[in-house]
Amino acid sequence: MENESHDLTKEELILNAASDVFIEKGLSGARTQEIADRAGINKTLLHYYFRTKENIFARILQQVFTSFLVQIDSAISEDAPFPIALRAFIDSFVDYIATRPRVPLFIMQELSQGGNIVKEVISGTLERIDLPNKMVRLITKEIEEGNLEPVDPLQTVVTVLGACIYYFVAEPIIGAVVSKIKPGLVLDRESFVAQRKEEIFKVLYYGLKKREESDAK
Amino acid sequence: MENESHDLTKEELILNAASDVFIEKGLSGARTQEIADRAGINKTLLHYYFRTKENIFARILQQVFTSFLVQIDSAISEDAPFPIALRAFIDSFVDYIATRPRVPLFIMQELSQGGNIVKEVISGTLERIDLPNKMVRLITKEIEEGNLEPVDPLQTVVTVLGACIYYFVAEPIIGAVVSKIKPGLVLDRESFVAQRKEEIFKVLYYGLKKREESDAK
DNA sequence: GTCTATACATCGATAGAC
DNA sequence: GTCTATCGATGTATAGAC
Repeated sequence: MENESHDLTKEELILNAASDVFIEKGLSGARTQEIADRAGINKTLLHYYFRTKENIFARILQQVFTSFLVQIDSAISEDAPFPIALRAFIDSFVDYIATRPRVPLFIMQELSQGGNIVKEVISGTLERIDLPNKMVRLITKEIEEGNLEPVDPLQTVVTVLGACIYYFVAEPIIGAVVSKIKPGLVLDRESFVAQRKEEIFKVLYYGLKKREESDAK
Repeated sequence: MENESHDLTKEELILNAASDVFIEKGLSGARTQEIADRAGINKTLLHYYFRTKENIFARILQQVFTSFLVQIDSAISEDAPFPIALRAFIDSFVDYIATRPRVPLFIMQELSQGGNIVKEVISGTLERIDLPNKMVRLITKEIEEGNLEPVDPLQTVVTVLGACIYYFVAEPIIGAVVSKIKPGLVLDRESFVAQRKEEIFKVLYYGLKKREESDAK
């Protein structure tokens, strides 16, 4: 051990603090001084270990993006029957985001601005993770077996992910709107999230599953 | 007229340029110099007309957020039959976002960081616009008439908006992922968006509409 | 109203002692 | 490795001439 087990190395302290600050404020909004303060270290150490702010940012983005993709990937089981697999995915993915509600926004924000650092990190990460095929494969199989309407798998993936993610991204607006509709009512986050999983599953399941001839509009 | 009709006032030039820059880079990422350059004016004028960067930002956020809410509101017709109303809303809203793909991300980003400027603008805007009731009312009515499953209207609003918005927010990721799945294939944005409207409508319509007893899982 | 020049603050990064 | 002090760059804002 190069370090006492109950303690974190200074490097880890910095990375943890940096992760929080970058996710909250983005690359341009983050201040190295704030990272140092939250890590409880002197600002000089930050440059001693990582040389530049951009280096730290790249590490954080890389780590956050990877964990995000891995989570999506590992939440998909290709063996279970479709309703079970869909429900498992929604539950697992929503729970993940619920504990890190700013992560999707952070990733998308930095990606949409797309500096050079970001582009390198993204393409490097996608190089190592084979995310999308798994989900597309699952949907394609279900269509072939006649369980789903003949939808475009890519469109469906977008719909599923969007339904899970959007609430958390828009939470500040939704909270403001709700307290406007019913003044005094504060949204109980936990029960709303539980209800959210139900709603997403039902809408998607019945919206996607194969309809009989007589059923179609 | 205090100005030639074919020309914009300097104030308008500044606001237009500021809108572009803020939407692209956010409050902390935007530079007054870049705003001045894009407006084709001297940076001093920017302070002459608006005094501070924050003042301009507040104006822009206010204007963008208002236009966003108004668009959602005016895309809802409470008279038409539900499928027609739903389809009209999706078409209109998706088209709106397609021409301003960064707007949702911009609004959510600034909102989630929530400085004092932002909070004032948001609550002031919601004070003047009665957005949410209309959509909730429409859904509630349809449920009472037995056309929809007994869903929570607020959850449904979140699902509809999320399905429309998410693609554009995540476009950089989706683009990267697609070119990873099928190297060389570049997404044709226009046809993907057209297809997207179809997909959203079908999934939501069949996912929400009242099911017979024998139909339920 | 519009310009040039510059003040003033902040931030990332480094020098150098220990 | 860790600190204090400080540099140099950048960014917002203003002074003052025209």
